Amino acid sequence: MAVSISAARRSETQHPLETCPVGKRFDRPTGIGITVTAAPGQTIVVEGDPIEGWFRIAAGAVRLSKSTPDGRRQVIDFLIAGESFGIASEEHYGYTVEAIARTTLVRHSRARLEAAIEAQPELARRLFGIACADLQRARQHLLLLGRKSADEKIASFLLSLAARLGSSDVVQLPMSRQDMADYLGLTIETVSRTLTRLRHQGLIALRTPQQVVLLRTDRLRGLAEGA
Amino acid sequence: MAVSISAARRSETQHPLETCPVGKRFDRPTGIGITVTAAPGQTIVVEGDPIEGWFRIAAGAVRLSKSTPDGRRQVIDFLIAGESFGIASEEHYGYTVEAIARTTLVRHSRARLEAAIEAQPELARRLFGIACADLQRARQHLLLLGRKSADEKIASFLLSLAARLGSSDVVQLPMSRQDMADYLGLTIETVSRTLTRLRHQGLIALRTPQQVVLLRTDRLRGLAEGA
DNA sequence: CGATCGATTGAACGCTCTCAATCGCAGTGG
DNA sequence: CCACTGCGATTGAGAGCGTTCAATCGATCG
Repeated sequence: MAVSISAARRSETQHPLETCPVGKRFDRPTGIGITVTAAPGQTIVVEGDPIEGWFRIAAGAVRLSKSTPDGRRQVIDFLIAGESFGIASEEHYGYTVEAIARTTLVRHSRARLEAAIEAQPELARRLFGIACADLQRARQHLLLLGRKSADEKIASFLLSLAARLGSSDVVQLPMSRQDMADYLGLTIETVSRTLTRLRHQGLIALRTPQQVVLLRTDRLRGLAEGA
Repeated sequence: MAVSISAARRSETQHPLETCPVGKRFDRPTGIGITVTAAPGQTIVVEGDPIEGWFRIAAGAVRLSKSTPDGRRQVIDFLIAGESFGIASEEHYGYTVEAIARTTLVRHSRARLEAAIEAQPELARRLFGIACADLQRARQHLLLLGRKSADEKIASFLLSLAARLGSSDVVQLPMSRQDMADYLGLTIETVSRTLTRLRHQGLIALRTPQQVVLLRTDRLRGLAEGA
């Protein structure tokens, strides 16, 4: 893998979270939480920050990422409405979280979460289940990053996104090409070229750069699974 | 990334676990467990098997891996004495586990583990902590696979292995070059060439192919962190 | 001493990256 | 209404890192 050093490319990150409208109270699913909104590109937590709580995404989407000191970035995961981050037994976040669309989050402080677990012990099992699901996703991602070609990565990505967004054959990409590249361990150019190639092969269509139509899910699945 | 199809290369996998000596009882840390031994190369669980319990490694080492249908393999993690696998809320293992050395494991059935959690609720927190640590390791691994060069991968690997095995500057590699390659998303040849390059640069020494001496941990760390 | 197996080394190829130009669209101002 | 600008995405050409295929080395074992 050739190394790309391009720390300057991400000027999109904006004001810290403190400056955004905050405060509406919310009462799902573990009692009281605080609603927070973030504009596209806005940073929500930074890798290394002390863990302040558990965030659940009410609307919108975010990306989790890790970076090397020289600015190379790996996107760990994209989270959409209903998903969450920040459950951990560690003291610090191991990743940065940024909004990729206008996003509403509900924050539950750690103390409040602990209390809620005392009150309803079955909640602990749910949180454990979320951690296990995250782990399984991360490990699936390891296989993709370590052993799949660009075509296979893109096919896998489109199919899993379609499944998560509701298994329609039309996928609305909420993230930029740069985000896709950093998620798949590719460059933006390779992502673009690969999409064009799949389009020329008749596997997908692109209505707009963000809207992908899956035309041949069978052949895409063959690519994705490493036939 | 070029795709390597080489399903025939791993003839090392041996007899299923059932054929090995079993049965000694063991009483740490969650009550009663069953001690099992496995020879090098022996399969302990297979991706897709129903989860039968939680395994803790008493001695030896294992590898966790996932494979594509055409035989490409990604090693998810190596586990050594004191570490464990099989805690999950899913129904099936998402990975294959094989011994890489003569290994002794303690198996705790799921039912027994559930019972132990009832008896000592603090155990649930420990298991949650293990899952979180596994998740953090997997995510660190994502950054390595997606964004690091071969040199950086090898340097990261050697340093993290040294830290886990007791932070000596002499690292005894318990796994083959093929295992290292499949863990780092490389080929066996690139692993070998990179080790020789680091040796010629004076960063490491190789007493035997399995015994690595870290000569310049400062420069290795520079490589590993992506300076 | 020959066989075997893992590891190393060599040569050439190719997938992805790098660097750079162009496209297309949306917003802005003349 | 149309140039101008800015930005994300696409396309092109060439280079490089890691792979592929193949030969050799070295240690262990019979």
